[in-house]
Amino acid sequence: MADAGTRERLLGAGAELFYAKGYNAVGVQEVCRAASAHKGSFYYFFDSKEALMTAIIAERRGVPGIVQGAPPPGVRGRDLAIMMWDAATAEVETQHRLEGHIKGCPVGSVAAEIATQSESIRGAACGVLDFMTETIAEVVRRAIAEGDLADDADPGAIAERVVAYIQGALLLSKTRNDPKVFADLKAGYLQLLGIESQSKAPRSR
Amino acid sequence: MADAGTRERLLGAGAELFYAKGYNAVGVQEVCRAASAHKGSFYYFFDSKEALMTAIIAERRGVPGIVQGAPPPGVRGRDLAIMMWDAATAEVETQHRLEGHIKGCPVGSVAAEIATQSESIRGAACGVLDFMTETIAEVVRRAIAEGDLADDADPGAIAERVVAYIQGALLLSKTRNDPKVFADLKAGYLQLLGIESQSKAPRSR
DNA sequence: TGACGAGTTGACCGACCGGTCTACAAGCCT
DNA sequence: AGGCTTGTAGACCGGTCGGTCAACTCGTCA
Repeated sequence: MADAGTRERLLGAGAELFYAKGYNAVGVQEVCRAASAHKGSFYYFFDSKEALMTAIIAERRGVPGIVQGAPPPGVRGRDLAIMMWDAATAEVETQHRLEGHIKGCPVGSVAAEIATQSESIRGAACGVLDFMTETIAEVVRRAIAEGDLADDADPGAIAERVVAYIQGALLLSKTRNDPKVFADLKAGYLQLLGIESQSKAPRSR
Repeated sequence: MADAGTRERLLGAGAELFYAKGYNAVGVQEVCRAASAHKGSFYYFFDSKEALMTAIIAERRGVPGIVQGAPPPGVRGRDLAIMMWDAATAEVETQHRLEGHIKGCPVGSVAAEIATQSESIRGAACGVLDFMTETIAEVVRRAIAEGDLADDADPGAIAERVVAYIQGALLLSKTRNDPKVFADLKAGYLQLLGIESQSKAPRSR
């Protein structure tokens, strides 16, 4: 990030700071300092602080830990779903160990703070939620095609429930500041997906 | 609230404003104006803005729409659970109709914003989450005793999952600003509770 | 060479931030 | 009456807020 363009440095520094402290708790000055930029440059690239936050969310590629890019081919749908939760668990544990806090979802936390205050940020957050839902729906479709889920399951509806559950689980573990909270919620995730835990249905793999 | 004591007016005005706009977006001055109080009085009753927010959460009785006070006697557990979701749905719809926005959970939204920034507010939010979890666990226990749920179900674990799901569902409907999002997530709530929807299992009632 | 656009620099704006402080008013006890 | 507690009133503090602005540097192209 050191020799990246000023605009990219501002996006990166903003993403980190807003994620760590929230939108209103971080000032434009602070973002500039972290990005080694000056206020004039900030307002050369962005119309406002709100525009920066909107761009950060809109230009986001995936959600760290749970959804990054398209699901890799060659992996069974149900295994992929399990790997996604475990990756998020690892991310939560790492944050807690290194920073002492669990920061939750970078999009969800900001959305909770300002969805009622900024239409443009709220809209950008919706886009990321749509992306998460579609990614999980794709995984569900794969699991149906592979016979791991009943073929009358509704991938869109299931994915929406799962996204809600993930957001809630991240919020709970953030509030309790305990990685164990997130890990213990895995069973509900599998239940919503319709994937039985291995102890109950030890078939496959 | 008009002739309530100053402290109570500050608590009430703070609760409303923080719920509507978030913690950092509301200033002490604004709370005072809304409460018809002066800054001197504010700092006579509260050590800081943070102390006000902590008191607002800690002194909260229940969560509007989903959990208010102990569950009433004489109502079947599974019916109670359904009533709770429907009450929350009604609250979400009312907010959207009257204010144009869905504000989510008053505790969850604040927790998402500042759980990493204030230990005292985070702690108070934990208390409310504990209360929600315990209330739902009680409902689950009642449903087990009434034979609507398998008696090997774990009320505590189920309740924790359900609380996560409720928080996530509120966050999603807030972000999408659409009451239908919340209503459509009911099936996942029933699934996590282990209560089949009526169309699939038309027994009882 | 000189004009031009892209981007940088940092002083500056008024408003507001959370918080402090002194003065004072009213009720109650002795 | 005098003193004490409880609470009110609002000016004031340094600092920061989001945002503006004119001056400047520098590479490019004619």
